Amino acid sequence: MNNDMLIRVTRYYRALNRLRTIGLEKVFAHNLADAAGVSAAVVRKDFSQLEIHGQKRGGYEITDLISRIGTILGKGDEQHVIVVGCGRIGKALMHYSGFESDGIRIVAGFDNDPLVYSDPSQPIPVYPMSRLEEVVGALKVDVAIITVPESAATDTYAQLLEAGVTGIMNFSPVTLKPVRTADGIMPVVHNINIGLELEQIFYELKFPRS
Amino acid sequence: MNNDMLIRVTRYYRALNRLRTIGLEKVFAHNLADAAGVSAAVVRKDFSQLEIHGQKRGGYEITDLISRIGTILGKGDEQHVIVVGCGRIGKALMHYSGFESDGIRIVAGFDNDPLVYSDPSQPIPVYPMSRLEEVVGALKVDVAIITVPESAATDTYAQLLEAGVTGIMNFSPVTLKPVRTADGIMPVVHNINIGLELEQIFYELKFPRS
DNA sequence: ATCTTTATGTGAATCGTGTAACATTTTCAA
DNA sequence: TTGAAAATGTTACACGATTCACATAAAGAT
Repeated sequence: MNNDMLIRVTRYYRALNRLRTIGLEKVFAHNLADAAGVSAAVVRKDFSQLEIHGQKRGGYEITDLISRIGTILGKGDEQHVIVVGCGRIGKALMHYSGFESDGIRIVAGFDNDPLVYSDPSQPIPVYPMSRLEEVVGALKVDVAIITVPESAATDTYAQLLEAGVTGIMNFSPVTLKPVRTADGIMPVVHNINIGLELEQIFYELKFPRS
Repeated sequence: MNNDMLIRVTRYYRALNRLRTIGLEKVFAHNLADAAGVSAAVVRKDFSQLEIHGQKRGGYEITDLISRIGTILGKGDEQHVIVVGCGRIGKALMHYSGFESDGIRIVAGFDNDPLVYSDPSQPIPVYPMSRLEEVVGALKVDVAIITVPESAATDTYAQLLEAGVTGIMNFSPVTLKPVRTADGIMPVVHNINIGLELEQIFYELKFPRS
C-alpha cells in the first residue's frame, strides 16, 4: 500500500467510526470522499485495490468496512509509545488524551534533568536517559517521540536505534534520516518540522496556486 | 512551484544558511541533496526549473543562492502568527524559540479561560477570543495555529476566517477543509494530526515497504 | 414488467514527477 | 596543448497515481 493511500485509508477508518457512533449503517463512496477530502473515484479505486466490495447501489456496510479496514491497518493490540525529552512540548504530549481513541498509549518519558525525572506529579513515569535501553526492553516499546532540543536530536536518535526503537516521530528541527541498522532493520522516521510547515503556509499565501 | 518542491527548496535554504555560518562559499548539488535527503539530480532539476544557474564544475555560490532562493520564497519581513487555544500545546508553542531563526514570530495568544488570558507570566500577551477580530486587525496577522480541543476546532476555524486569517496550521484532530470565503479567498490549511502520524508509523513498522 | 435512477467497479487515458543518461563546460595536470 | 576529471544542465523515459468513461448491477417507480 502506498503512503498517500495509507493516509486516506486511515482517514476512512476514522470517519467510519464517527459515522457508526452517530448510528449510520451504510455509507457511500462520496461520503468517505468528503471525509477524507478526496474524490469518490479515489475511494472506489482504493477499495478496489484492497479488494473491498460493496453492494451496487447500496453502498458499503459500515460495520463490515470497519472490521475489514481494521484488519488491513493491523489494529487490535494497544500500541505503546515513549516520549524522549520532557520539556514543554514533551510534557504536553504526555498529557494529551486524544491518543487513546486510536489505541495508542504513552507509557514512559525520558529526560536528563533530575527535576523532571524525579517529579512524582507527572501522570506517566519519567526516567533518566541512562535507563532507556532497560525500560524499552522491559516495556517492549518500538516507537518513540523525540522532543529534545535541536542540539541533542542526533544523539538521541542514535541512542533510540541502539535501544531497539525503530519507529520515530521527530519534532526537533533537525531532519533525521533513516539508515538501515546493523541488524538489517530500516527504521521508520517521520520528521515534523513546525517552522517549515509555517513557512510553507506563508509561501502559499503569498503565491496562491489557484 | 510544486508542494514537494517547495519543501525541498525550503530545506535547501536552511542548509545553505547553516553552511554559510560555517564559512563555506561554494556548494555542490550533491551537498544540498544530502541536506534535503534527495538525489543530486533532483537538486539540479529544481534549480533548472527555478532558473538558478551555477558554474559548471564550480558549483553554486552560497551567498547568491541564498538571496536568490530567499526572493523566491518571499523572505524579508518578519512573519507574524497567533496561537488560538493556550492549553499545554499552545503554551509550549508560544514558548518555543526555534521560530525566530525562520523569521517567524508569535505575537499573541487567544483563550477563553480568564485564568489564562489574564496571566501576566505569559511571555506573549493572551487575549480572550472575543477580541480576536480586533487584535488580528490591529496586528495585521494572517496566519494562526489552532491548538484548541477537538470540540472547538470547527468553530474556531470559522471565527478565524471571519476575522480575516487565511493561513491555518491545525493541531486538533479534526480535519479542517479549505473552502473559498465570501470574498473569494482560498484559505491555506495544514492539518497536523499527531495520532494519525503515529498510526502511520505503526503501520509501516508492521508492514515494511522494502 | 419495464424504465429510470443510483451507485459500484474497472479499464484506458492523462498528467506529473523523479530518474537516468548524456552532452556541455570548466578546471587541473602532465 | 592535450587529455582527464568533475560538475552542471537538459532531454528522454519510466513509473505511479488520479481522473474519466462506461459497463454493471440493484432498487424503486409507474
